[in-house]
Amino acid sequence: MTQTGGERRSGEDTRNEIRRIALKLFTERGFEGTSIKDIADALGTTKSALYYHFPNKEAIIASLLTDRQADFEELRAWVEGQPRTADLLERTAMRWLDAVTDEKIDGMRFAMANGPAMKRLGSQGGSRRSGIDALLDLILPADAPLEARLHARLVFETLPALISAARDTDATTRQLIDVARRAVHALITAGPPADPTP
Amino acid sequence: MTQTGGERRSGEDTRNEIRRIALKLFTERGFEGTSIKDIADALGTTKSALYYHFPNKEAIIASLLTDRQADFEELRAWVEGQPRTADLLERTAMRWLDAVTDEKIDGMRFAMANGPAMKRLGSQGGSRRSGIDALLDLILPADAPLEARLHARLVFETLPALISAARDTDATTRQLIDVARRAVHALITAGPPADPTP
DNA sequence: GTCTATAGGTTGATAGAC
DNA sequence: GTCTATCAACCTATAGAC
Repeated sequence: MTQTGGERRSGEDTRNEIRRIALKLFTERGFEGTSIKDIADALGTTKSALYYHFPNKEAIIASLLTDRQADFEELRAWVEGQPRTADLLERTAMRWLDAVTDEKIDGMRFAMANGPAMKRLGSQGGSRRSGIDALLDLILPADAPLEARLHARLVFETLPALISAARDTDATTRQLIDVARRAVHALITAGPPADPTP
Repeated sequence: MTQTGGERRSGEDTRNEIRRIALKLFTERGFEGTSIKDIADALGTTKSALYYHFPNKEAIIASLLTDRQADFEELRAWVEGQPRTADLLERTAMRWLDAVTDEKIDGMRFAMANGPAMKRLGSQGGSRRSGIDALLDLILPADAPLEARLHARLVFETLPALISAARDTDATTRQLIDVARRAVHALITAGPPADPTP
């Protein structure tokens, strides 16, 4: 980055403007409910300008999706370097909450509003395991019962669930995180249901 | 119901078949990602047949939405007749979990996959408060801090979050409910973050 | 890099025969 | 109640001028 600094314009900038507006519209109306023309109009330009920066409509949402995958990848790398103590799930979840920013919350909102599109794009990307699964493979023992796995996944669904719960509310990011931290701690302390051992 | 029993056919039946298939497709591909033709093809009929039973595409999803609202309405009526003890939130949440069926889970999946469409239809329906809000108005004191309200909403987001967490898993409804019950109990026992009292 | 113009297909919805 | 035929509107995407 910062390649011969100066005053470069309109190259990478326009691309990011498109991404910014697309993120907003895809979140509000969904991917299928947003046309290329909608994005172009909101940006004050034409459809053809968009097709210069992206080969097609799917490439725009795929570009957005990549950002989110990178966040999980970073967390996974951190977990890999951690000692396997009993509180690893809680430490990981808390680190995840500590790293939350407004942008990441926007990314979660986008993902929540586009379940069908995310699934379609995710499954076409080969057979590698999705973000949370890769994480839990490191945290949970390989023979963990399904209830324990569901419980651990639920921990990482807490913030998305809270974002959904905060809809039409003037809750601040700080408040969301506070409630999430307490909820995550409570969930992990309680633990999964006892193994039925059938 | 059971009006002159007999062998009535194709009247209400076809309408429910349409609704059944639409629920499935809207869940998988989203409302905007599903065309009238898609539904007609899956049903083995034509678009025009659908337009005999529903005036337009929105009426189909609106009909699905009404079912879900009825579930919340029933729960709200129950809460209204309950004594205002301190454990009302937990009793309400547990009753809600007890009433869960596979059909209701399908309904939740549908709602989760169609956030944008649900919001659009919900807001056009006048100014009455949405399902969970009407419930919390009865359970929480009127001057409850935002954190407490978020916490209470989160309790009712537990099962949807768990359904999302169980994606691509062979978890049974029984297992989902078990994990949800324990999580809900843990959340309510911990309570919301302490009031900052600023 | 951005524009106009347009191709080529799909969509929601209607008319009218049976 | 269901069909065929049809429509206008909209969609993604491309071609080519500037």
